[in-house]
Amino acid sequence: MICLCRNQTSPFKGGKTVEEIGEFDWEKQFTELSEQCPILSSVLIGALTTEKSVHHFGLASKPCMSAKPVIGTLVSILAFQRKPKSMNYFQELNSVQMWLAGCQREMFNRLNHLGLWVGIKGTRSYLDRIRSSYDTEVFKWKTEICDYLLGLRSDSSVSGAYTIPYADSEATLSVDSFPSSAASSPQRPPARREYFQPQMQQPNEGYAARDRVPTLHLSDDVPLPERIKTIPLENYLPSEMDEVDLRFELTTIVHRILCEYIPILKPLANAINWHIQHRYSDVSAAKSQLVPIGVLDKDESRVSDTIDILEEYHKYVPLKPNGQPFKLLLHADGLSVERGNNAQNARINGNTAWKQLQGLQMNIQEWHKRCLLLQDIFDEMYKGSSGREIGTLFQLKNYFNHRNVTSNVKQSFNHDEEFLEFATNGYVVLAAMHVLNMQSLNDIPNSFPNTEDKQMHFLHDVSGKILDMVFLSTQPYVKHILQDQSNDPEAENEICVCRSTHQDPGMVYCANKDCMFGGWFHLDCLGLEEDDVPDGNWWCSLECKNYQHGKKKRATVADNLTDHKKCYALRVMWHGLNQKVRRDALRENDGKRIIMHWRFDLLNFYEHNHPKYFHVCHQLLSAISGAVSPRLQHSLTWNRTVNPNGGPGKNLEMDLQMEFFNKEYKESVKDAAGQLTEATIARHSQMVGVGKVIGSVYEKQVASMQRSTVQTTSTPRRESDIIEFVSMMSNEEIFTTTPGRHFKSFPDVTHVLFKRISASAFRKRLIRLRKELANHREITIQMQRN
DNA sequence: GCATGCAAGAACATCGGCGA
DNA sequence: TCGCCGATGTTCTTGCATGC
Repeated sequence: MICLCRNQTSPFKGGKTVEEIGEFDWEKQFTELSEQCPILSSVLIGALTTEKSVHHFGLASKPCMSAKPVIGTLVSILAFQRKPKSMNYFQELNSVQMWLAGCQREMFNRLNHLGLWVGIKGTRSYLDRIRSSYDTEVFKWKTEICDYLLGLRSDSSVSGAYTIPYADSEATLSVDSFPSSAASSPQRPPARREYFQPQMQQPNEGYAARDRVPTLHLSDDVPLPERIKTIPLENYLPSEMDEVDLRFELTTIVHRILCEYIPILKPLANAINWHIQHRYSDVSAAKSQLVPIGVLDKDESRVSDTIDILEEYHKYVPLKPNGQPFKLLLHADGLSVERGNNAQNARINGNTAWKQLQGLQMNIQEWHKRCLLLQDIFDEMYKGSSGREIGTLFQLKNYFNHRNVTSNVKQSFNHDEEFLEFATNGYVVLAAMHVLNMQSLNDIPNSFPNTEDKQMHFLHDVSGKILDMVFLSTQPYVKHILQDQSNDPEAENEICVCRSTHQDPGMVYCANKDCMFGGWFHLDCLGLEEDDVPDGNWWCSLECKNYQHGKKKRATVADNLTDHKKCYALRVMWHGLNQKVRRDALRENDGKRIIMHWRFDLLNFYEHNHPKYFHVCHQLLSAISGAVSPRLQHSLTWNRTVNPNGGPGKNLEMDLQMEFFNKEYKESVKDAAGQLTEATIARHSQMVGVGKVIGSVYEKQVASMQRSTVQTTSTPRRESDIIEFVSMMSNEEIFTTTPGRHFKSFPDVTHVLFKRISASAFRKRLIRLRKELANHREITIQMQRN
């Protein structure tokens, strides 16, 4: 035993790094024991096995279980008792598991006395030692790319770069400058800890994700500003072909709904398309490598702090052989992209690309966008006053008891999305019953064919008819925008109280579209901060506000002939189906479709006054159309999601994955009971990634556990609710046109695409933003030349 | 045998949750 | 809103293991 404890390279010795933990093996421990302490080894084997079991199963304490882990554990405890400071490998591993599980201090001390764990202090210092390697993996990727660029590696393993999504972790914990301890007592600094005070500031969290779609083979040449100026306007708008594709996607979604809920069509479920294939379907099903890179104590609303964040992330940017940065994508939400751009603008005077913070290309993420679009839908279709009107979203919410659905989508995104999906499914089924003249779900339509081929045709036919009812084409608007050749007299471009034509990212829009100042205002001119601008409508003056309110529309002849209830149902279906196709494209990581949806959404952002999203969407579409290098274009299209667990159709938006990491971190940091110091925050955030590695090693190699491969699904079954929905709505005959009827809460809802898009203003804005982008590129290049 | 470093224990400041 | 309770992190002290 003494020899065992003296051995410097003993597998029982503690203080191992994460890599060494990965090599944990009971076999080594057992061999060491057999060599150093043969008698003890024989005694333990004799105690734990029977002659019969050894004969039949080798060294087994039970038929399917080796005795080696048990022997290893016993010897670890013995060695720990003899030399607690060095022979504590097993105890340290146990302690980390218990720390990750949130055990209390007292528990650490008790089990430390029993020789099972190290104490809380030992655990903490061990954690601090291993967490120092939290981003080693990212640096490994960086080195691989540098080597590849230098031509030192040519193997296919280095095919893609990596991406850094980040987000502010919204509210709960916060950071501020530390209280100054020196000021309070010059003699002896009081034993004052550096706690973070609750402020409105938000720390930022990020992770690195290895790209799955290869991009390194593509050119990394940055296009010239002239190239940006000549990007055709068509590239920003949905084309006729896009509309055909969208209709195909919507048809596929309708097929799925009908086969799920209409009994006679259920046998066709195997024949329809559940995964729309694309050129990278195989790669997209692969599991992503994700490395959380901790929390930064920065306040994003300050430009200087945003610069610090970008500088911090620049340490992960690989170096090209010519000394230039190898640009990586930095994914963030709309506001953060703007702030990132502002930070880069603030550094535009730098004489190298590094000083200009050009190593990171800001990019807008998907989940926040879906939140925004869903919020618009809820703003339009979900009103508390409609609780008694059968068929409205609020009534359906109450009737089917979707308690967690709220009008604030950010707070209850999953519930809201699931609820809209439910309402959409219900209306699609109703529409199908209307088309097929079915009285109940179990009816068999008159013309239902016998063979599967013909049944598929039948399904296509029904879906086509449903889509004819609901589909809205953007082409009239697009053509109008593209054909608008009116010359732009300078006066028409004047905006804001300063009457200039200059636009900058910090602007606010007056909700009165007839505003005499042109609608747009510089925040600087108004003396406002970004935070002062409300989420909903904003008016520049009382006159504008009253103008908006006072303008009551009189009922027209057209209103009296419109069936507003049917329009409401069609609108819910249209919005719901569109949300579904967007999610489906993301789940499949179908970059082409995702970008196509952005083109449709640019019009939505304009319609709903989201200037920031309009700007970043424009930036994304410009990049895809040639404002960035071909490598980044490809990466922006195809590396927009991550697949945390692997499997087809299981991709997640990068920012949604960020929310999961964020949640994990918040739950972990809760164990600190509010005692948040810099070290504590770093420990908890960095252990999110490292802890997972150690956890899986512990599970597999230490505890010899086999994880169940059966995966549970969290999607609730809504079949009975749909049946209920259909029977409730059957008396309403919602899809039979009845002129003049309407919901009181939605008196004038019509199923048209856009009400407020002014073709010339839209066009002008596109051209202006494109010009600004080109100018910005030109200045960047000039500064580097100087 | 001694110097050094580390871990455990004790004491204290502080925080969040809960109930009055 | 306030006080209590139970929890944590930090600092200081003590004692032990380790290495020379």
